[in-house]
Amino acid sequence: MGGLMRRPTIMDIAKAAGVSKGAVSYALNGRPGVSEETRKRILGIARDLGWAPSSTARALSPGGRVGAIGLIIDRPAHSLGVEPFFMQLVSGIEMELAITGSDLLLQVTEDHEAEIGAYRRWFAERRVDGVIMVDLRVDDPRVALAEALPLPAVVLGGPHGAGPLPCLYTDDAASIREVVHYLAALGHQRIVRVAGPHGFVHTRDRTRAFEAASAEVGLADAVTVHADYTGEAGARTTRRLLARTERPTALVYDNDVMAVAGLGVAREMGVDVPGQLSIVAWDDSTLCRLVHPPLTAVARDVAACGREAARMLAEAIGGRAVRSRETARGELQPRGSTGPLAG
Amino acid sequence: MGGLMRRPTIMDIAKAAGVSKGAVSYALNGRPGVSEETRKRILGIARDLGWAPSSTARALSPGGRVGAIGLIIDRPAHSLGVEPFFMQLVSGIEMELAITGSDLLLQVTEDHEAEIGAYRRWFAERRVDGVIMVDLRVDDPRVALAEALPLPAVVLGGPHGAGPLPCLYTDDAASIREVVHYLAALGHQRIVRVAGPHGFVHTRDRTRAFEAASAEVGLADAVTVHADYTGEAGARTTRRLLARTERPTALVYDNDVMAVAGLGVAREMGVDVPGQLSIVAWDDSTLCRLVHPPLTAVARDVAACGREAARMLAEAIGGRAVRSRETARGELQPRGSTGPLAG
DNA sequence: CTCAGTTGCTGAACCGGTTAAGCGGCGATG
DNA sequence: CATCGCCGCTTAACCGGTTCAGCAACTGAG
Repeated sequence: MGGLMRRPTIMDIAKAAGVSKGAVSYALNGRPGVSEETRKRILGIARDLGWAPSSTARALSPGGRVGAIGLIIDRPAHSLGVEPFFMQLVSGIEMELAITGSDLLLQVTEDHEAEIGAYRRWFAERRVDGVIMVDLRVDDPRVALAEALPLPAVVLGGPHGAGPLPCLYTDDAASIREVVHYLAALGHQRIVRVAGPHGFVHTRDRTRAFEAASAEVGLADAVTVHADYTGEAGARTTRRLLARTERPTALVYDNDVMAVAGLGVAREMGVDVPGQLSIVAWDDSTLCRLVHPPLTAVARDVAACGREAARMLAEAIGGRAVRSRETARGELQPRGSTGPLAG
Repeated sequence: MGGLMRRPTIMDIAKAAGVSKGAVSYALNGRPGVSEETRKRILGIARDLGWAPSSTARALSPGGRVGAIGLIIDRPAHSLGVEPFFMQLVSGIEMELAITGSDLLLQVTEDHEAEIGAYRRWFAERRVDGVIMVDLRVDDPRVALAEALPLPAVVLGGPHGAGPLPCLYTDDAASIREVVHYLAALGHQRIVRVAGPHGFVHTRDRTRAFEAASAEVGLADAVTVHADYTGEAGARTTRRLLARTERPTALVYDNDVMAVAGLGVAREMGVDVPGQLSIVAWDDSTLCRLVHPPLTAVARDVAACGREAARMLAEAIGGRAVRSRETARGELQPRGSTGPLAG
């Protein structure tokens, strides 16, 4: 007990139990090949010794898993700080991983190329068993990459553009429709959507749905302007929109950070929310409830999405064919930032 | 080229080069034992084959490193979503890891016991070479644990309570002092600090510094109330404070999330900021600039802290003795949320 | 009583690297 | 000319697991 003990190995257990290495392995993995009595004895010794399998040794065997999955977030570092989405996602993923004792490798990259390179490295170095991909882009090269390596992958997004990869998608169109109908019912005629960058599949999908829904309720033109999810861009864009002579009476933002920034700008410019301007955020978070007035938002359970994606990935890693699934759709949470025009 | 290629190993390289496994290993690791000519040839073949070392195999060798470090965040999942601090920290850590090609294992736990268990598992399973510990507590059991396992660790915080572990600490006392003097100079007499939970070392350190600084400028009692870093708690606490008959004229929050929530409450209760109430946030983030008025904050470069901590950990893993270091201290960023009382 | 099948274990190969030890050939040295 | 030492490489062991083939002992059927 005095000095530093070497980490116990199955060989130590084997010696203590007076059996061979192989027998210990069978016993510990619940496989046939040892008597029930011997198994119990071996398990007892393993517990006493505080043994845990070396993940590296286990992974080395043919067909061995490393017991880790990867997630890469490719957003400018400064924008990322505030976005609650990813942390919620990570929490959800880890709930699932905790069950199997797997781990999450997280990487934050500055550009798309670095992200691709990171997947390549992870595969080549055998760092992960699979990955969850977020922020699917139009003609996303990651889809082909995952197939080519091959690296088990689940896409959070789609289903358009996910190709053969299993994906977990959300029917954003339905939510957009709900938002537009809601705002129209409040009497809004000039609704502008402040979206994320062009490249993302979900941006494009939402834009199309926004146009369709606007047509349904008889709005002349459904204008979508693009920003980059950062508070700065959200503020700048909002400032420009509110400076127009015919300024919009409702703004729909593609994330919570831009919506909060927009609210700040409205306040700064003396535009009353919701009296003169209604604001809707996408992806609810405590951030939306922190500000005053609290923001009406399209809420979905991001952690649950992460959990489900992790579950699907585990299946894919297990070699089973995984079917794409739809998540519960985002639901409109009306709060203080939306209402009819005052006066 | 047709079918699925097996991942190339050094054995494949050895065959192609007509040398032994060992020679290839020497060549790839830049060690003596092969001629410069042979080395070049081997490196060329390795590149052509797209070879990368299997991290699991490499880690298995005696003295081998797994090439990964761990970070555990022990905060309630819902609070965590919004807190920009951790994401900035992660970005910083990864800047450093990118240099050596190491990876980050991130875990989010619900309680302190789970965190301890995760370190144990990581060590036993040989998942990480070392860890960065945040949110140091008074009499933190993690300090003894890291020594006992032994698991290389760097503490972000301290230096009190970090014991023998190297730590990267910030002189919060100086910043607190700056804040108190600044507010006193603006004429504030009733300053209340909305702090994090009792258990944290930095909470205690700041409380002491707050009391000392208040005495310096002749404030009767320096009141600190405790919350849990969440927006909800920040809002609740602020509501209670502003409802007092002799309500505070300045509030200093221990994180940005509570400060933003506090601003929302002030607005909701019709208390003008900064006319009737000044607000100071700790740990600046874009969140503070998003709201209106933008929050005066104590800013420090969190990403740089993460980077430095990762650097220190790399040294510790390398077996060198690491000296604790001090970071640049937080600097007060005066913005719109602070000023003299109006009227 | 024989023979096949099962049970419970052992021994050894294997995964993909690292590294100590050994060894032939060469140039420099005495 | 013999010897020493170094260079450049090979061989083999090792890390800590998994897994297959083999084998002795026992069981049950014919």
